Amino acid sequence: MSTSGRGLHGRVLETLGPAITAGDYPPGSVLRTDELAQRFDVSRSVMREAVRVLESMHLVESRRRVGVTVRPKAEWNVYDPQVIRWRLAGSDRPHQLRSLTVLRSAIEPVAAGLAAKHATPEQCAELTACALGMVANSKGHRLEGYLFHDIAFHRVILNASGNEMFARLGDVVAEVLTGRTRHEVMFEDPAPAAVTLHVRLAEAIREGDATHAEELTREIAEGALQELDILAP
Amino acid sequence: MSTSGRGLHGRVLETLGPAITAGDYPPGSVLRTDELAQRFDVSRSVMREAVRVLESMHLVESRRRVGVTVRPKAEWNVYDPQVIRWRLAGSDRPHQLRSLTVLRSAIEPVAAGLAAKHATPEQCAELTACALGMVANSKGHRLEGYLFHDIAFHRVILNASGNEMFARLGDVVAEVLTGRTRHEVMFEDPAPAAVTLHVRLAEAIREGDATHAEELTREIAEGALQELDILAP
DNA sequence: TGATGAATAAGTCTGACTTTTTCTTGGTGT
DNA sequence: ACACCAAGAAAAAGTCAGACTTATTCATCA
Repeated sequence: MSTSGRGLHGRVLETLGPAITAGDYPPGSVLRTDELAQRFDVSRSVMREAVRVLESMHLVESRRRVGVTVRPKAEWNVYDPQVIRWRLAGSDRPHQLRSLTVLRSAIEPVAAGLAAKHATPEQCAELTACALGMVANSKGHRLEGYLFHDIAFHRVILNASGNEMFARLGDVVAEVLTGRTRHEVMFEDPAPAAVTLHVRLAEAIREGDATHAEELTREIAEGALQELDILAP
Repeated sequence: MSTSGRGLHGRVLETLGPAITAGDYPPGSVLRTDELAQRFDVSRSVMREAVRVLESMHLVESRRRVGVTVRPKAEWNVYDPQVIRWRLAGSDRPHQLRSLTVLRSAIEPVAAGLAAKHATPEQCAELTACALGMVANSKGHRLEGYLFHDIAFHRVILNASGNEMFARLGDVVAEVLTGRTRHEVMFEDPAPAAVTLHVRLAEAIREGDATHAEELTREIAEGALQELDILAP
């Protein structure tokens, strides 16, 4: 579950964060700490802590005698998992999903190529198990089971790449896949072609074939992008 | 300069953040807010705000009756620009620089391909101007001038990609390029081949040739990676 | 073994005070 | 009458200290 909700300041963030990322307060809007503290019925110290967190995400800027001003979207720390969750929960979810999928299409092929070189036998085994799980859940509306193995599959590859920047995108990929399955229109079983590609990708990595792994991942990413175009052209 | 230093809590972060990211406190280490407040000679409220920021970066976790525990590196928000700066300033700078360069090698080719499709005439003009500036500063130890145009060049491409996730990596690229020029061994003029590639890349984007732009960027990235291998094989 | 209670450190609240920045006001000079 | 600058007032964040609350852990005892 989300890291928030722990402590009063976390509960404030749970409503203030989504409100800001949703654009309820246009850039340049000025909030006052005291007023916010009253509105959320918390002490100033708690509200100050919440503001500090928002500030560290570059969502707002706190200046003396002025107040807490909302920063333009272009300055937000959009890689912050918390910010990503807030935005995915908001109204520009489709736009956000597209941005993230494009990001995936850039990262994952390279990560898969590296994984083919660096994956340990254990990681290869887990990858094959995940692919097997995807196959087993690919028919008969077993979307939850499919999703579970799909997430695990991509996470193993990102971790096996040996690059910590790639590895930390595992959560993002999980959010994207979950969002696609649960919130978007996805009543049908996954495309058989996608399932096959995952199986073949697991093979390629196990065999250490980097260029093939990269190519297969590009095809998977291409499919994900086309899926978005079908939903919102 | 950095966004920190504003306020007492910022000054605390300026020394506590680098200390944690440098690994001075191994994962699982327990800090106590009161003790830290004493050590930094600030009030508890200020220290609490600092801890909240560290917590939002997933560097630490604060739990009742236990204290503030340092999280394992694998959980840090490594995309937070502040965390990136702290780590680049620390001792694992080479490792960090390599991770980020690999990230660049994945992102920038795709970004360049998108830029070829979406760049506005103004962006194309600026890109050409940047390439020109690079050429003009490519000989005679004018490294600062070269760096300036190099950063601007890559930033324009990332912005022109039209993807906000890519666009926000402009600062990261700037840090990497700055680090390479200033802190690594780089007394010589840039490789002529690299300069030529940038000029051709600007042309390709202006002409809307996505696949060519992507290919040229891959070559540039390849050069950057080889440069790292030469420095630390 | 499992429940009870004490110890502990974070969490919360309040109120007073300080500091920085901005706006206003008033005076000066042309 | 107008531009301009300096002094002061006002506003909001920033800081601090102290008292109190609460959840969690650990030790003790039935």
